[in-house]
Amino acid sequence: MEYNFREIEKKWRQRWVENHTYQVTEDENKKKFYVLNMFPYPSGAGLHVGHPLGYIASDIYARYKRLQGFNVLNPMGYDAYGLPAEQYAIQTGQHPAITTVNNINRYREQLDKIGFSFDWNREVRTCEPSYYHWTQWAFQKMFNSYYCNDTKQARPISELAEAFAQYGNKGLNAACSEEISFTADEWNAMNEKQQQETLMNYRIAYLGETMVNWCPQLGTVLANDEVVDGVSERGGFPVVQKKMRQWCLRVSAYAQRLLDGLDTVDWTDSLKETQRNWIGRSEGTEVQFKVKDSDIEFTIFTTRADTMFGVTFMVLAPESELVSQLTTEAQKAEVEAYLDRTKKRTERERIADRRVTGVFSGSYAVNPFTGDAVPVWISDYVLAGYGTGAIMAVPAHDSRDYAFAKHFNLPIVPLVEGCDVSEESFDAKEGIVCNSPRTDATPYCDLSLNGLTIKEAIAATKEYVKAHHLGRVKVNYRLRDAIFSRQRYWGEPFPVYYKDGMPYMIDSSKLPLELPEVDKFLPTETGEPPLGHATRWAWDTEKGEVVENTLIDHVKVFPLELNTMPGFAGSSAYYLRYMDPHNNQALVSEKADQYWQNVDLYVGGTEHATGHLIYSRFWNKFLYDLGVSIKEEPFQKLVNQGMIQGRSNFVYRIKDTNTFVSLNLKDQYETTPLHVDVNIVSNDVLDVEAFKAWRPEYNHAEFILEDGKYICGWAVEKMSKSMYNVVNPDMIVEKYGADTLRMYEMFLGPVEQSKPWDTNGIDGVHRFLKKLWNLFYSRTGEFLPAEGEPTKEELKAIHKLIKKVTGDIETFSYNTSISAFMICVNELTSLKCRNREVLSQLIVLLAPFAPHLSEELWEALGNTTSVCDAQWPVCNEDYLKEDTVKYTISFNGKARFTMEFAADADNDTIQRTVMADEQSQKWIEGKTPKKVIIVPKKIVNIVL
RNA sequence: GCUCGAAUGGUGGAAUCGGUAGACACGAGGGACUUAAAAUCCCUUGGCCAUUGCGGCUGUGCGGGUUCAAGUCCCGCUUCGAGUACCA
Repeated sequence: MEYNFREIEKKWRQRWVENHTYQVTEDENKKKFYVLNMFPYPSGAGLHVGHPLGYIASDIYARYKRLQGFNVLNPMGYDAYGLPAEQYAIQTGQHPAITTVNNINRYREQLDKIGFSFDWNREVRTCEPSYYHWTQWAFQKMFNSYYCNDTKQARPISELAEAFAQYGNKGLNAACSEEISFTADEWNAMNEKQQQETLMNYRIAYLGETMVNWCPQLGTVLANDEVVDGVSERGGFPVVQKKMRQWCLRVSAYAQRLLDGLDTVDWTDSLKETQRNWIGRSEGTEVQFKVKDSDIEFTIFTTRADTMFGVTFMVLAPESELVSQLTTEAQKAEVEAYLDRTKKRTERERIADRRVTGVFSGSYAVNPFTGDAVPVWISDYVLAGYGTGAIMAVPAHDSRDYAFAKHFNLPIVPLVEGCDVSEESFDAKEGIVCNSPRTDATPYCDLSLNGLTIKEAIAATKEYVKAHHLGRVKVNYRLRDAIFSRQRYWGEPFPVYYKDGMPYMIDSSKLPLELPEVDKFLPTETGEPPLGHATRWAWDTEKGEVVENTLIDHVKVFPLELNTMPGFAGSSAYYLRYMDPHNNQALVSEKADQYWQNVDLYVGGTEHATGHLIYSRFWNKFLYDLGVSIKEEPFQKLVNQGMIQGRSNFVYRIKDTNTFVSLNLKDQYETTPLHVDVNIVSNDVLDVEAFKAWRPEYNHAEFILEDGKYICGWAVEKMSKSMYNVVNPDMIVEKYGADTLRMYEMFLGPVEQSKPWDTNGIDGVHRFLKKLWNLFYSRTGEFLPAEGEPTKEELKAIHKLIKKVTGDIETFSYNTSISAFMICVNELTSLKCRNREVLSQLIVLLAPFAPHLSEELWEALGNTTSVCDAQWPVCNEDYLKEDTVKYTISFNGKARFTMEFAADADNDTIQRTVMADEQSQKWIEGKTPKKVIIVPKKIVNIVL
């Protein structure tokens, strides 16, 4: 009887639905295990074979854990808000909700064919009001919180307002946008708007005037991780810097906790490293500089406090507020011209063109260590957003300052013994400090760093700065606050209305605030976001509902926020929602949260390292502070699946003809390579008839063959329609079955590794499943397994497999377990194994990899329950014991022959036997061995 | 530039603590069965030499080193990939 995968898979897909096989509920008697994939954005193109890779890997793990007796949560859902659906809506007028649902349905259809153990009862879609209710809720909580640096957690903003009324903000240690100070009297004298403005400085979700990445073509702002090389990640449009009032999330307040948390999770070192770099902690010193002949003081940040004596000029960022204060009358025209020029440059131009530019402000700053007055310059190599937006320049020991000094002919003072700064700066942090102060200078302060190492000098300077109140020790982070407004339609609306120019939250009991209908998805004529087209987008505070815009009276009815939230809003806490997806009272119930805790295994691509994986860790930490999430880190173990690239095929057309020449003959002609659809090529051999039918212009094509075949060339490229290298999982399932697809995707190589899709080897895996089938059914359809005692060889074969597969699944080495299956099935076939017990165990081991086939054979073996509820077998090492062991006998490290010994032979016996052996004597040639090394069960090495 | 990772047959890839390479699969070549094809099964398959001597030499990007023993550890390079990019 043939292995009829089509019938088998169809049958079990139905059974699983009928029996609710994959539905999971909290069960206090079982240990939980939470497996999660990064949920997909349902794009219009559907799934290609690369997408399911991570899903298959995690599904195997989920099924394995279930067989081990765990209560496994393995959910799936859709990140349904996103730019492509909106762009499509703008072009076609089709509502994004409709395209999104169509795409989701197509995804679901494709996913269902692959045999995943997802609990679809728990599906979430970020664009549904019942889901984004909790996105809006979390945002309101962030608005109503501030971050306390003393307790290192988020706290209610109401506490802050109370404290201000009593004490002002003296002694307050809270994360803020701007350091300000006021007394209780000053606070109490403020009107409501002023108080609100002040509180905004501390809120975790705040409205801030910030430089944003503005993308004119997309008509929206973008987060830092959405900008790549100065162009937008989606679409590749130029991005410029623009100052705008935007919603922001105070992610920077959590920088240290985000950093510390990395030590508690089981992620790859490279991913942790990427996040550490992105957070960018740097310990340094802030030092105050006085402006000469003025009361103005300003602060700079440096990590090289040891170089205080080598400062020869100062530099301000063009956007710094100090620029206008420090520019003198004489320099005004020149400075303004420079600011004009830099403003016009986009980020991309600044990156591309690294020429040194700058302008002198006219002012001088006094070095508090030398008393020297040094010129203050303005240049765009200093960033406004990092540190204080002003630096002290030490050209001898910083390459950027060096280039600037050389260009404008400013002095360079070396501070490290023996360093040569005639050609380039000496940036290394190693050496002995000199010239600090210079021996010929009149001492200005009582600090001397001469003779210290750089490390010692930094520490000494820090102490001095602290003791003399010249500044303070400071830790800076590169991580910026996340900009949370998007000028788009297809996103979560903010539950916010505006009164007197200040934002207010709508009552949380009225959530969700649903996305209104609009007739156009483009920005309005006046440049407002698409929600500006909505005619029913005002908030009646009395009724607590959305009303017509015409009713706005700024007394009871107010306009609603026109921006929407960015993509990462909905994806930041979805793993919590899966725990309790139908709850309309809370994001997640305490009970469900207590049970599922956090994600034990998270699978997804590295491309989210600095986006989603930072934001959702932040979001979760905030919810942890509120007591909503009980674990501080959301994803305990993380596995990054590699990308699947395309493997394109080429045909070679002889120039100016309609004749195509096979790969190895093409050099005899002048040819043009052309992409050919990989679906009409098999093992690089072109299906000539299919090719003729592919395109009308090839109907009468001629071919020059080799060995009667047309061989195509190939190359690894991105999988895309234009390269004709997209392989659709549906087609593979149709031709070979889902079980073959699942096993083949895993057999391709390590899950973490990127690799091109290559259908060439799939026959081998399919053949394996057929061989396995033949262990159960004879050609004539007779069912072979029978009762009886397993033989020693059979037990050894199966227990070897149990050991290997169990170990491999734990380390995600699925490719080697599949090899082990192949070996085992070959062994059992040649042993003519018919033992029911052995074959049952084989089926359970196979169940995570090939669920449909396993179910079918499990049922055939007489079981009435699903194989999913079977028990994972345990290896009995006794069966693996060998009677004899083959040792390799080596001389001076060179292997020469093998000898067999009893498994329990001791080293003495082995050594004596080897020495007495005739073959050994031939190699020893009468010499006396210096040493004999015996590696247990492997090698005897004789050193001559 | 900086950080991290990788490099093994014609191809994808094995080799867990340093233990004597190339598992498994594809492809290729040869053979069996068949009128023929498909399917299936068997043999060969890193390179070089010997192959009517059952063997020898060489071999994991390059150059050194440590070790009885190195794909694996150390030092110095080359190439490729990923992340980041004026972060003071």
